[in-house]
Amino acid sequence: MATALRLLEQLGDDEALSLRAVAREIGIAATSVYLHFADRDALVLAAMRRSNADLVRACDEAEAAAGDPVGGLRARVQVMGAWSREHPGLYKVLHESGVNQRCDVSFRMELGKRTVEAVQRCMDGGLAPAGDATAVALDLRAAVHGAASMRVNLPELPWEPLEQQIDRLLTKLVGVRLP
Amino acid sequence: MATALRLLEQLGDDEALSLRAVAREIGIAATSVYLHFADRDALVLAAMRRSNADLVRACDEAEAAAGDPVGGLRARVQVMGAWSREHPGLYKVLHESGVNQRCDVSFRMELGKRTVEAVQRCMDGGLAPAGDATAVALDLRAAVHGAASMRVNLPELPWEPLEQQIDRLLTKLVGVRLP
DNA sequence: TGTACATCAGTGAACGCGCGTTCACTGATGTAC
DNA sequence: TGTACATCAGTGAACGCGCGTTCACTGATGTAC
Repeated sequence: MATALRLLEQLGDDEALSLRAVAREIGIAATSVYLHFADRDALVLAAMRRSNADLVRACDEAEAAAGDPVGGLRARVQVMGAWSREHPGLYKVLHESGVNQRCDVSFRMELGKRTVEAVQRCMDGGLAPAGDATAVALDLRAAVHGAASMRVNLPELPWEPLEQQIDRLLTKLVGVRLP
Repeated sequence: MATALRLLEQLGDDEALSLRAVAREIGIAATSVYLHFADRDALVLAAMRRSNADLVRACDEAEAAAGDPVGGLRARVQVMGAWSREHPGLYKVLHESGVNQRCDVSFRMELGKRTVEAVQRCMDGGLAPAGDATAVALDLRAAVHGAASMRVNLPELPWEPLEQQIDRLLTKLVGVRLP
């Protein structure tokens, strides 16, 4: 499992992960993988679930650690950005891989839901212009994902620091004031 | 070439395109592909260049057809969105495939450059708040790409119409007024 | 006009490779009497 | 305590597959004399 995550991170593409490579890396027979997973897709899906759960937890913790709604939303979104920088391969697998079409990835909706809630809290607290929190959160998610995706896919280009761009997007799209 | 484009569109992943599949589809021997392309990567890269050139031209034409700078910017960005909807597979190959890391894809920067110029024209005409056109265009590109990417990768979700979201992003990120 | 030769797009067999998955198996550990 | 048996994680050989690429070839078309 840990090995699968490491290989997926290196490969950045679920199709490229071979069950045999995982077994080889661990030092067990290829067939032994079947003791724990039904087939290759099950292994990949389990790895994605784990990645996603880790990311969701990291976002929640960061938001909880911040004092106010704006700081919380900002922390949440910045953690997503940082995660994409630290795990570009897993980011690609989670957001861009073909498994999304083939399998049920409904567990991925959790993160989006919590972003809407965080935006709603800012609006409720009068810290952001009232509006459709769902639409605003969607814009924010799209923009942050796009910014992260461009950096992940063309890492050698001289990009502006992601944190800086995310802060600007928070200001423009949500209308919050950052310290 | 046309066949390669069609298969890439279907597959949505450059790694999945096999030279043999292209040949099989056309009805020629696999080895005949080598008469036109040095190897598999050359074929994929040629297809990407063609796709990108088509997209750039479509954007330019749409911008030219609009009368004013704001309409031009909007047309340009909306064409990008429409293209991602019409060619989701090619969109993925162009923006998210592993070729971006392995090969020179500098031809892709053209589109970004022209977006900056379109934003600059809006600012110069007093139709958008003056500012750093490069940063504004980057935000816009990131947001539009993110919005398109989410739809391409999770097509079965009940998304808001892309045109609508793009218009909102134009308003919020560039500060233009749409009719 | 006829003949010999050059060119060159396209072919089919063959190579070695890594893959997912199956199958009957081994061999250590636990358990019932 | 000793013996027979059950359990079960893990194994290694084998299957058929599609792949990229190589190689010597074919056979039609063009060209020089």
